[in-house]
Amino acid sequence: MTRKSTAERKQEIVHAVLVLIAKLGIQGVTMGRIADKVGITEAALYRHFDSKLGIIGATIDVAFDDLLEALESSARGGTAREMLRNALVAHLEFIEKRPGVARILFSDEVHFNSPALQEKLARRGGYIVGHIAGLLRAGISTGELSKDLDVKSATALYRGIVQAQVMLWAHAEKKIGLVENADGVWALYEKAIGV
Amino acid sequence: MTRKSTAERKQEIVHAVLVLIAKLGIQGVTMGRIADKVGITEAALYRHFDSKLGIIGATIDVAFDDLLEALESSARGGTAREMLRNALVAHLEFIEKRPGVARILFSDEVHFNSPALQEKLARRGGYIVGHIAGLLRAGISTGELSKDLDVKSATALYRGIVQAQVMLWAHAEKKIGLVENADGVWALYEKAIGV
DNA sequence: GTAGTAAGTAAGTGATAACTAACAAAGGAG
DNA sequence: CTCCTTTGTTAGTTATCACTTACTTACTAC
Repeated sequence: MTRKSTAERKQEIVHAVLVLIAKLGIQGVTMGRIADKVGITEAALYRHFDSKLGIIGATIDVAFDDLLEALESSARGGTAREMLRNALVAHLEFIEKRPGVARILFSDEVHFNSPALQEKLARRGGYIVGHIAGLLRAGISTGELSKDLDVKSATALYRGIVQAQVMLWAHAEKKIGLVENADGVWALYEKAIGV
Repeated sequence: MTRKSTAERKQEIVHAVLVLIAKLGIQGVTMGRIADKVGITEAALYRHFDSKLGIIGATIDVAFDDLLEALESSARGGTAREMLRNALVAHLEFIEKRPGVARILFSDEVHFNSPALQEKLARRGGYIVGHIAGLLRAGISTGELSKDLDVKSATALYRGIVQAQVMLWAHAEKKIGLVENADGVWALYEKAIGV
């Protein structure tokens, strides 16, 4: 029996959850399966988290931190349009690499079983959306995008692009890359927000 | 004990499911709760459907039939742009009136437990998307929309608008109307697909 | 080295789910 | 009126789930 610190185990557990969600959906994530994946027993999970919702919450934290970091680091340099395009590509790449994250957004488990998690999800999602809104505003202030651009709607449309691509991808059984197909939609988006 | 024909009961059951999904999410739909809502016992449900997935399947059929009908009847007369806008409004109105339908699209229960239902969902969704694509193509052939318009991407973007508005609406706890907020996004969409 | 804490296990509990079996009665066809 | 199908009920069964209890052992600070 080899033992690890909670810090290490927590990481392992969260990672296991992301893999399980991607493969089985949120409702396929059970304490038993998490335990199997990590290689410990179910009861041992409760040494590191006090409930299943605690585990899901930690998973949301990690996933959104990583996503926000990916978006922010993609946005260095270039024009506002380039930065927005880079963000979109980074966003889709992230989802392609970690398909579990997108599923959390839509899960009933989160939305109906836990107001606390729902709030967390809305807040974290808000950061992401806020980052995009910031890029749009920067483009407006440099004159690259129209002063009349409705930032709120443009942000909503961005979200829509990501969600639509993810749904298409999920239904196509992931045969095609998530990122390649983004070109056409980006062209439309650029036209929508352009001067 | 009053008894009803299966035809009637099936309708009642499907209706009960839609109400339950809207209130409790897909995972909140249990045979027990459906039975309570209809006013019969759990076992009696099995006189009309042979499994829970059968019930969900019938619900998908009814919901998508109604949605497609709403979209088609909204699209009479006017220019292609008007017809598209009418379709978008009708789409959002439908979801606002029957909030359960949108949840089915994202449900793990369907996606992971039943390839048959998943296939049905993709096919039904395809009709809806095909209807929108038809409107876009009509606009192109009359010259109202650009000949270079990428119909596939424009259709994906339409889906995205609907999905994004639904997510925003769900997170805002349905305090604001689903349809009102569509104006800004529609303006952007019109610009994206315009000549 | 030893004591105490942190990480682990085995075995179970209670709740809830979908589904079934055996039986009862409503209601139409003859 | 009588028979038979259809619709219904009561009372289970079986499986799965999150979580608990009581006990054990690895590691660490002193």
